[in-house]
Amino acid sequence: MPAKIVRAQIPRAHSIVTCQRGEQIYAEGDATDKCFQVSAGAVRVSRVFANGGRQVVSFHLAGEMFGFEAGPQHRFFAEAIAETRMAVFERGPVQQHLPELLALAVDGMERAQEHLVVIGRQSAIERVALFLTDLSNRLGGTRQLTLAMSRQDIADYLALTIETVSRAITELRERSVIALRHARIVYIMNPDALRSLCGDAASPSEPARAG
Amino acid sequence: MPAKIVRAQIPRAHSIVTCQRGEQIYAEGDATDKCFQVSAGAVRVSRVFANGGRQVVSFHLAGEMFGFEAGPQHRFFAEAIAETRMAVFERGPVQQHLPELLALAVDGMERAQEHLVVIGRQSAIERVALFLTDLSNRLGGTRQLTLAMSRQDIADYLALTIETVSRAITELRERSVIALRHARIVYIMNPDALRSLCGDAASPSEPARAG
DNA sequence: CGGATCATTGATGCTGTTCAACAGATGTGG
DNA sequence: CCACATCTGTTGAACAGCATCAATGATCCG
Repeated sequence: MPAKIVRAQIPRAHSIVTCQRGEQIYAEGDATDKCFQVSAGAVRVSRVFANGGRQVVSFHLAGEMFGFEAGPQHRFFAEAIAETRMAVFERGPVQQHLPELLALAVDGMERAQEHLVVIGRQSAIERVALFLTDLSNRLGGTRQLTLAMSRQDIADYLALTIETVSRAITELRERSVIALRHARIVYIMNPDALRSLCGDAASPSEPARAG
Repeated sequence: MPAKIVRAQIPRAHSIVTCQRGEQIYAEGDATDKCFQVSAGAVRVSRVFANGGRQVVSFHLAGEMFGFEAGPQHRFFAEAIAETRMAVFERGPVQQHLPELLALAVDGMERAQEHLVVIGRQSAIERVALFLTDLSNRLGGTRQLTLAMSRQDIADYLALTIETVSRAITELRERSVIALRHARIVYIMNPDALRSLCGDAASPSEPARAG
């Protein structure tokens, strides 16, 4: 998974907003008139199905942009999964910054394609190992991760069930690859072992990006 | 799945090339100095793993563009799966057409995200039904589909095995939803039934786009 | 402390994979 | 034109991994 998520500096942030944990940022069908940059907290972008199921398409952490879509209406939901502060960019002014928009779209495409490969071809434990590795990279390479998201969020992101995620984490713990100070605080004891558990799909083209 | 695949007319096609069935168009690691528009035939974009596994990210039919990627090197393989004629666009000149590139990137992102949802949340028969529906739409809504791709290609696209794809097709046939004149020639006998088999993930936000 | 939410663990079953054999189509040479 | 080889697709049986159902444990917050 690419650690890079576009952090382009688009000028003219119109405002800064703060969302509480669980608060909706936009809904499916809402106008795509803004995009956002997280300054603190974390955001979940997902689709919800009639039967209650959910597919999380992406998480966005501090520094990362999201909310850019092609059509006039959003095709996904975005919610804060922790108390989150964001810069808001109005679409009108932003459209004069085509190169930045292009970078955003391309990054979104690449991440979706990598995620596709993971969900299509990796086992449960590989997905979880990859998830933790990616998160560690995006947090700047820390070995201690504080998960902003619940097990249910992780499950919906990795296309698994909450129980399977839990069992995978337990197995990583039993193998001493990670340790849990808390259900939401993961310490990566053996980064090499974790990486080797990620399997083939971990960006074979990329030379083990340092994070 | 969105039927729309960008067919933007970018001027200055530098050349027209023809590829034989099975011929490689670009490889992982190749320079991303061109992009392509299929004029006849079909193209498969995929990633190949060390263990021989493969994930097909997209197919591209007549009129559709592909090959646009962010970095300097391709992250996937592109191959012709039938005799294919394509217009080639050099990257340099094309970069003056930012709006068109943006449309390409956004379309790629959306398709990858929709594909993600399908692979993450749909059963085998739902995936196959959706695949056939999407293909029919992209071919202009024909009820008779000539599949350019093999069962293996379909399996790698839908993240299933060839056997499971075969069984799903057999079941659709036994339910009289489709008929096979030939393994590669599918006739959609009951489009409504086929659509209803696609399940939730079939673009809930889109009002059943006609194709 | 007590209730609610979140996470872990266990037992069982289903879906899709794997391994294996067969069938149909395509192509080649005698 | 038919025998033979090859490639592609279908079908069957057994298995594995993950989901499901159910219960227990941990954490948070009043």
